[in-house]
Amino acid sequence: MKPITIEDVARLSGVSRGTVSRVINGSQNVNSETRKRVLEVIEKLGYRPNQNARRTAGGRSSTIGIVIPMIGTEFYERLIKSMEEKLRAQWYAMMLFPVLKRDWLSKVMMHDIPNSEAAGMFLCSFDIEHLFSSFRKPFEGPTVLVDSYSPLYDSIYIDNELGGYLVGRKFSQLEGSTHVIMMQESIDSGFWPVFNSRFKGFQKALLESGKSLPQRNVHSYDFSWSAGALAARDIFDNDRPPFNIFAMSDLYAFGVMREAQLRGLRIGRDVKLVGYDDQSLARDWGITTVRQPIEQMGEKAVNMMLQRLERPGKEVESLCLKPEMVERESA
Amino acid sequence: MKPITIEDVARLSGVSRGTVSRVINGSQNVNSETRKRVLEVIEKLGYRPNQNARRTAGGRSSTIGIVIPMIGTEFYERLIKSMEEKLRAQWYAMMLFPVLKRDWLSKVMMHDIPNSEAAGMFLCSFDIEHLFSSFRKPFEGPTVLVDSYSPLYDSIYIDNELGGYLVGRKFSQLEGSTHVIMMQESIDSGFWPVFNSRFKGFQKALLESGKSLPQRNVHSYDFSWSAGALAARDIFDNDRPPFNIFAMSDLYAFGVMREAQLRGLRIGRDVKLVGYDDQSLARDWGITTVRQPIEQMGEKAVNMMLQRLERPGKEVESLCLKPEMVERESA
DNA sequence: CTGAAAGCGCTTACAG
DNA sequence: CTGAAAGCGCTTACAG
Repeated sequence: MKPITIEDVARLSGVSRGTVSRVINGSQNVNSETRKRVLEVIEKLGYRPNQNARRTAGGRSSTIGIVIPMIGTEFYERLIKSMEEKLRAQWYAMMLFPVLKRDWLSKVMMHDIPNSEAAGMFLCSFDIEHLFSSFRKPFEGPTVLVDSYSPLYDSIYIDNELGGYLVGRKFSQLEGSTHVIMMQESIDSGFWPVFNSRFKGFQKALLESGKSLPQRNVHSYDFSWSAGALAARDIFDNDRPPFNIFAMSDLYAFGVMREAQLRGLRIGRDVKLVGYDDQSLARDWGITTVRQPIEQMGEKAVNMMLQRLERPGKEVESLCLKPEMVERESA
Repeated sequence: MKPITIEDVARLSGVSRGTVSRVINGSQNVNSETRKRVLEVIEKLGYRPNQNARRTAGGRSSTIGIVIPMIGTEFYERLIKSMEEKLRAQWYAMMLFPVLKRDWLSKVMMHDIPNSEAAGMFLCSFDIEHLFSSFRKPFEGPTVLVDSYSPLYDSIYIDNELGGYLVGRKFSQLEGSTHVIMMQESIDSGFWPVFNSRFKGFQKALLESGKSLPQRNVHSYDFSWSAGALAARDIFDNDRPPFNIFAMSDLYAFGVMREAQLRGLRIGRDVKLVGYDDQSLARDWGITTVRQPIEQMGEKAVNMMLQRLERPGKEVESLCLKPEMVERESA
């Protein structure tokens, strides 16, 4: 009933605990005969080192934590997958801390993360400045910011302003009325404001070509498919074609598409539509969208972490990736 | 630079390490004056107990692990959210272990989970018998199976056969050709076979009313939206209306819907369509579907875990929840 | 290459 | 109510 300890292995192998420990930790200073014998006993007993004791005694953890604001979206699925791929190649284990409700943010930050004893931590899409002003710093070890930026940490993110700008440039050449569907973001939410950046770039491009966007053409909603349909309804009811709609997430774009179909409006003709993210649905539906190099971001994030783990004192680094527009039938 | 230890707190409070430990662990046997003083020092120093040492010394872990086969779907998002809700109410921390690639299953099982030192573990949608015959048992502590069943563990799941049966009964009254779109599931994949169960129930209902389903009307694909569209294309090309299609996931149903629209087929008339899961998209699109009590499953699963944590020796329990059909315009 | 020993930061009977 | 002490399972100089 009792768990098998290093002591048991030592006794049965006829060596000391120190030697067993060296075998476990892959030290070179072990006679290969001895190593073999110890390994056999470990196998026979089904011994597994107690990680807590190991870490307590000063050994290194080999799991990396990832904090993300949600699951259930293609963006994070792809991001996590690409990160895990590289992490596993380096023998790291991964654990995920999703913040599924806003109220739980403090619990994740003050309880889950400190308790995890991970070797390193990725914080994805969080606005670290606001976060760390409300919470005690949750993690002392190597930290890499993904999809957000701070001068105080290694960070990697995608240029959202550029993404919006690309769409804006395209839209400035189009006839008709221009509308934007985006998510309401509050400054102190603790999340990195991506929509606002996209909007900023978009508006910049419009201004450059002498156009402007009336406030009433900006539609702010929650983050859902239905919101896109709702916004579209509003637009179609109160303005006249041709419509140019920048749906700042493909999710919104799907809603717009659906609503347009119901009214017999032709996407790509009566309605020019551009989404954001290049989700698989956008590909299938022929939606013009902005592609973000998600996998690349994930891989480079892991690289940063590995380097930081190697040299904790090295200077902080940051990397900005570029999105690109993918032209399809919808615009 | 050095982390603050219980020793530091003890010294500054003028008590022994034992007393500090008692304060931390909420023991009643501490003078309230003493407690107050210790608490103040803890606060001032920003002391946080080292969880590894704590567990090494025999203290209880307060984090629960959840292993799931994927993220990025509404099903698991809802499931995890409902579980986390209850878990947090009991002061447990949660960590997630998604198995994003089939090849990683062994790493998660043999590395991540044993290393996690969680107090309990939920295994979601895994076929535990096949899993544990290929792997050494990954977790010794309290284990609860969610969305799958084994007589050896506490388990909670939803009756997929009944779900299929409900649809089958409906379809047996319909005119036209009947088709099924489902996912290919191999017996030894390690995942719980939900599609096969749904199919079994579906076929049973059909047989009861004297109908039968030709093998060529069963369309097996991977799990994606596009697969639904692909299957629909196949069906529309090689059979004639009216079509009755049981898409065994709403995801498939969306693909069918899209394909039907492209061809000018009217959903609900030329094409009777039933999905599975009652995702939010199904609601928005008026798709008849089978609703699974996901949140209920999550909550009850946590109840099981809490009870198991309380009384590790209690006898194994299992619970089967019932799905229901939600009738909308599509069928 | 290996053992004996000190140490990691905590918990928990035990004795008072 | 509290301290002194043994113990949790491991790691890692140190000495040989």
